[in-house]
Amino acid sequence: MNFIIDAAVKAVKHLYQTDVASAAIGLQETRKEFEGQITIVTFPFTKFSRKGPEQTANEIGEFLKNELTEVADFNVVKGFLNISIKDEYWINQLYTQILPDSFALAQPNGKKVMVEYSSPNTNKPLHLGHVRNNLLGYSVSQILEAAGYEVIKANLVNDRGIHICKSMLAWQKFGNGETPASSGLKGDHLVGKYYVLFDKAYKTQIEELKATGQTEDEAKKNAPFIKEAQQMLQKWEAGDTEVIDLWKTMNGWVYAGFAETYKQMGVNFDKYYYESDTYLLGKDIIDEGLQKGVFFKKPDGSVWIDLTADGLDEKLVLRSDGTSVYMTQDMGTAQLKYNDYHMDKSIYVVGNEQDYHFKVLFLILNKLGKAGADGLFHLSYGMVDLPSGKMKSREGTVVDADDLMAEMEATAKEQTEAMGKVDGFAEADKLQLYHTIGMGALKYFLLKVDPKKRLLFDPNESVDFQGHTGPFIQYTHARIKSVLSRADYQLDTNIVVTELAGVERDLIVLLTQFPDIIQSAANEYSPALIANYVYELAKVYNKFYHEKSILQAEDEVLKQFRLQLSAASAKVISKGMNLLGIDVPERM
RNA sequence: GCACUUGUAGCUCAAUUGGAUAGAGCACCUGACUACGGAUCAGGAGGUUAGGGGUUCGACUCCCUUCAAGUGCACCA
Repeated sequence: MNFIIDAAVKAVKHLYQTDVASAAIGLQETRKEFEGQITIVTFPFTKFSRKGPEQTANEIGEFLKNELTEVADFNVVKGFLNISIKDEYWINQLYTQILPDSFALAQPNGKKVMVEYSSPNTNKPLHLGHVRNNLLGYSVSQILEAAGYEVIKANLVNDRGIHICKSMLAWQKFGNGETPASSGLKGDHLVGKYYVLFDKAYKTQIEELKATGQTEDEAKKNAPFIKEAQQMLQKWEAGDTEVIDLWKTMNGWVYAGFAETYKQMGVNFDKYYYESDTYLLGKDIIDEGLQKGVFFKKPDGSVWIDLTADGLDEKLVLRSDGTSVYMTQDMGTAQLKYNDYHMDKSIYVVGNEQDYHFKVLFLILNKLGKAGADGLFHLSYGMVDLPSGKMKSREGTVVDADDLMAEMEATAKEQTEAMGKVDGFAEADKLQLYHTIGMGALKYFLLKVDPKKRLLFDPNESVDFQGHTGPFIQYTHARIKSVLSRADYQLDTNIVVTELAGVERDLIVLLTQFPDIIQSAANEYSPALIANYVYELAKVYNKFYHEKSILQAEDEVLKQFRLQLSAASAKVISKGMNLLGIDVPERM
């Protein structure tokens, strides 16, 4: 729609002798209740025209109608200038822009972006919160790629620390040599089981100590299990072979389990970082910061940064004993990532409880003048809540990722069979379909919500398959495919109709917006924009489908036109859903 | 206590970033032709945008304030 903007700029210049920036032209979609497709808000120009908004709008409208052959007519309602573009223009858009394979395929912009997401701990299986993280990270990666970026999907695995030692210790004490092979338990679940066992035993010990007169705090520190876990961590850091071997073995089980979960979820990574490799990094940056005067040292030897001028606090960046804290590591890891890829942007998909941490981290890297510091972004998302409140692993109220996905497939199977839609499907195709639909419902449910908002999930009330849902959109796609195959559809960009019905025009207008939607979704890192767009598209298509007969169109030319329009819709629906990491079936 | 985030129909979410009469889905009610797939479509009902003040042609959106919820404020990660 740039040609409208350019012409509007020209209109203001010509009529009122004023230069306005093209960004100042507020183009918007014309609301349904009015005539036209494009609307210009003319209030801002009244100060140049020194006339009322209606008259200003009329003058600009008149100018545009004379200036642009594409403009068929215009009308003015209050200060709103509604422009009708000729059907010829929209039809031409369908054939020359939307139908070709190049549609919505951004030119590479020469920029690199890293998206770090998932970043699990290796002491327990993934839960619903991780699912949101993974889906967001993957989808944002797809969107950025579609917007022209070269994307590196990174996973920073938290594979060391006291929590890992807890699982290891409990396994040593209670495991009796249990392995995934011996018990048939998925590796991450097996390790998670011992993490829970540790916690139980630890709590028992705390109670025992309290019975002997110790305070809660004392008991927590003195319980034998926590001491043993801490000793184990020290041994790990010292490179003790027995501990390292156990650590490797148990992490191996977890990785096998994660691989399965990731596969089900349909996400993947280009690069893995392991905290066991990176946890000592960052100390050289401390020296650098001290030299540059960004950091300062306290008498006890600890190193800090003073961010009070930025409205934040003083923040510790190195302990008095010279060891790293979380911040130290993250500075080092940021540097490592940059050295590896020299990316222009670096996105961290991490929950909003770490907002403050990333605010500080990015500020520090900026103050140090680090390359790439401008491109840092924390994609902060809200927690997933259950009706009972927050998920708590110790209280057993977590929704397990594997269980959840299995349930979604089961529900998809139930619904599909109840409708009797898979008679004649091969068994393998059925399974594939249940997976596609179940995951489609789940992914869409989680992605349609603005990332930064917290999300309510009720496990008892199964995710809907009707209305504003993934399956609704998948269904629309399958339905289009069904019509196309009945008609033996072939791509043909030479069919000419001259006039559009209302729904047909609405549909094309919507289709032309797809590239812009991708760009805004990329700029805002928001899959929700794509999700809501694709839904709108599916809805308008269904309206079209009901109002207009395709196979029984009035004549052959019209039939072919509607087939092309249907094919274009199916393509955009499919591409849009793929940006969310959702597959669309040919039949369902 | 301080900081950040959120608050929109009974429920779950939108609102083109300051624009028109705040829109969808679920649930509820009514309807859809021996027609291309009824996981669909058309219609009804449902709102003091948490409350109050301000900024201006115009506010769900920006500012102030009160209230409610969440998160963070470790020499943990």
